[in-house]
Amino acid sequence: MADPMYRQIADDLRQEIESGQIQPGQQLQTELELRERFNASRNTVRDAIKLLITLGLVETKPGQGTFVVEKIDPFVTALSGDPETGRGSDEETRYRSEVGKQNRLADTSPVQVEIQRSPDEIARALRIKKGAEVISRHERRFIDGIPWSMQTSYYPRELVDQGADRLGSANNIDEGAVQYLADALRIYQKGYRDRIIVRAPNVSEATFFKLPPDGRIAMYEIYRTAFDGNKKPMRVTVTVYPADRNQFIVESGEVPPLEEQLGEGSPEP
Amino acid sequence: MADPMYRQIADDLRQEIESGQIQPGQQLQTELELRERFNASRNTVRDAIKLLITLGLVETKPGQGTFVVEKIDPFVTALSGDPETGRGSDEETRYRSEVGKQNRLADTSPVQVEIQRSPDEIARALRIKKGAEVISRHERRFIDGIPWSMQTSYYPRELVDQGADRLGSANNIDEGAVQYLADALRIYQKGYRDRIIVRAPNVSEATFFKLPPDGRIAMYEIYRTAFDGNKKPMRVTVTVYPADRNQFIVESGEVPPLEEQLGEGSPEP
DNA sequence: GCAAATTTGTTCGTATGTATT
DNA sequence: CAATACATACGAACAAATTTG
Repeated sequence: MADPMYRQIADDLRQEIESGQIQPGQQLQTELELRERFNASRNTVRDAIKLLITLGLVETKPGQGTFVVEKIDPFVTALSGDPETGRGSDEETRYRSEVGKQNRLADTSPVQVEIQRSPDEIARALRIKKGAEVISRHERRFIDGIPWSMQTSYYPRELVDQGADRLGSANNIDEGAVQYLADALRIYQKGYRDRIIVRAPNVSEATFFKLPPDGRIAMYEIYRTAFDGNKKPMRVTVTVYPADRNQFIVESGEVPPLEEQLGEGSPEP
Repeated sequence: MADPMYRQIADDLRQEIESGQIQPGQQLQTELELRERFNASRNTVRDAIKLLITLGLVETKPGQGTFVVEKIDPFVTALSGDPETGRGSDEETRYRSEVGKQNRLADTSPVQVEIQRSPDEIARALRIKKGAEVISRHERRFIDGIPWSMQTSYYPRELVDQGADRLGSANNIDEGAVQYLADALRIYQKGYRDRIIVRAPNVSEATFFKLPPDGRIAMYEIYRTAFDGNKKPMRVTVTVYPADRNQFIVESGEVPPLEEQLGEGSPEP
C-alpha cells in the first residue's frame, strides 16, 4: 500500500528492462498502451517514465516512442600521469574502452586567454590573495567530433611579469605549459593533486555538451593543483566532463597495460 | 518564444538562486504564490520546481515549503595510497574538508562472505574463466553514523585452497587482507588500477543510502584491481559512494599536505 | 510533396491524500 | 483540531515531431 502508483509502474518496467525482457534499443509500449495495462491515467504513466528517464534507463523520442537506452562506449581518461612532465594534465591519455580502438581523434578549440581577478577557490588553491590577478587559459575539447571537456587553467599573474610572456598570449604553447615554465622560469612541476567532484551542469555546460535540459546528466569537475619543487602551487586547472560518456582511471605502483574493459552495473553481494 | 513556460520559470528561479538573491537554506515562495507571480497553473509551477530539484538546487519539504539546498560538508577519500600496503584500498584516508576536523568517526558492518560464481566483469578483471568461483567479502561503512559506502572485494577461490583460509571466513582480517596474503601465501600487492564510473543507483543502493526515490542522486562506482609482483590480478574491489556527499583526491609526485579546501561551482571563463 | 495517423510534450483544471505547524 | 503546503492522481485539450499512406 505504501508506494504511489507511478513508482509501482516504474518498478515493474524497470524489472522488465533490467531482466532483459526488453532489450536495449527496443521500444517500450506506448503511453496509451501502458495506460490501459496499468489502469492509470496517461499523466501517471508519464510520471513513471520520467522516473526511468532520470535513472538513465530509457529515453523518449517525440513522435516515435520510448526506448531502452543503449550503453555508449565511454571515453576513458587517465589521471595518474607522470607528475613531472604534466602529461595527464593538458594531454591526458585517452583510451577507448574497446580493444584495438585506443586512439580516437582529438580536437581542440583555440585557447581563450584572459586576465581576471581570481575566483575565491582559485586564490585559495594557488595560495594567493583573494581577488589577485590570474591568467586564465580556457579551451574546449572534442573527441571524434563529440564535445568532450571544457578546461580552464589558472596561473598567478606574476609569472608573466617574471618573464613567461607566452602564458598571457592567446597562442597554443606547443611544447606544453609545463615545459615552457621550466625553460622560461626554471619552475619545475614536481607533483599535483586532483580533486574529483560530481555535480549538476550549469547553463553554459549544458549548452556546450548538448545535455538534455532536465539536468539528469551530472558533470565531473576535476581540480588539478600542480606544485613546483618547493611545493608551492604553480597552476590550477579545472576540467569538466559530462558523466554520461566519461570514465577515469588512476594507477598506482606496478600495473599491467590496460587491455580489457570492466563492465558496468554493480554486482550485488 | 521557444522555451516552454515551466522552463522559463525554472530559469528565473535558478538565476535568483545562483545570484544569491535567495540564500541557501532560505525558503522559496510557495507554489500558490509562484502560480500568481508567473500567471501559470500550479502544475506548471511544480514542473519548474521538479527541474530545480533534479538540478540539485532546491528541496521540498511537505507541509513546509521549498528551500534552497545548503551545501553539505563532503567526505573526501584519497585514491592514491601506498600501492604496496594497500592503504587507500580497505582503509582509504578520510579527510574532513574543514580544517581542524580531519577525523570523523568511521564504523563498519560485519563482513558478509560468500562463495559465488563470478560475475562476468569480475572474471574479466581477475583474468579467470567466466563463472569460476570467487570469494566475495562485502561490507557497509558509515561515517559519523551516515551511510557512506558499500564495498565488495572479490578474490579467486583458489587462494583459499592454497592456504588463505581466513579469506573465506566471515571474520575481519585485522591486519588487512593485503598483509594477510603476504604472510600466508607470499603474494605481494605491487600496484593497483582504479576505474571511476558515475551512474544511477540501483534499488539496494537507494535503500541503504536513503537516497530520494527519484534517482536524481548519482553513485560513484570505483573498481579497484590489485596486482601482485607478476602483474597478475589478485583482487577486485568494487566500492560505491553516493555522489552528493563524496569527493575524491588523487595525488601524484611531491605535494604539500592537504590543508585547505577547494570550493564548488565551476568558474566560468 | 502532402495529409493523416501516431506518439510524445506542454498546460490547464480539479480533487484528494499526507506531512508539518 | 485546523490551517498550510507539498504529493499524487485523474481528465482534457492542444502542440510538436515523426512515420506512414
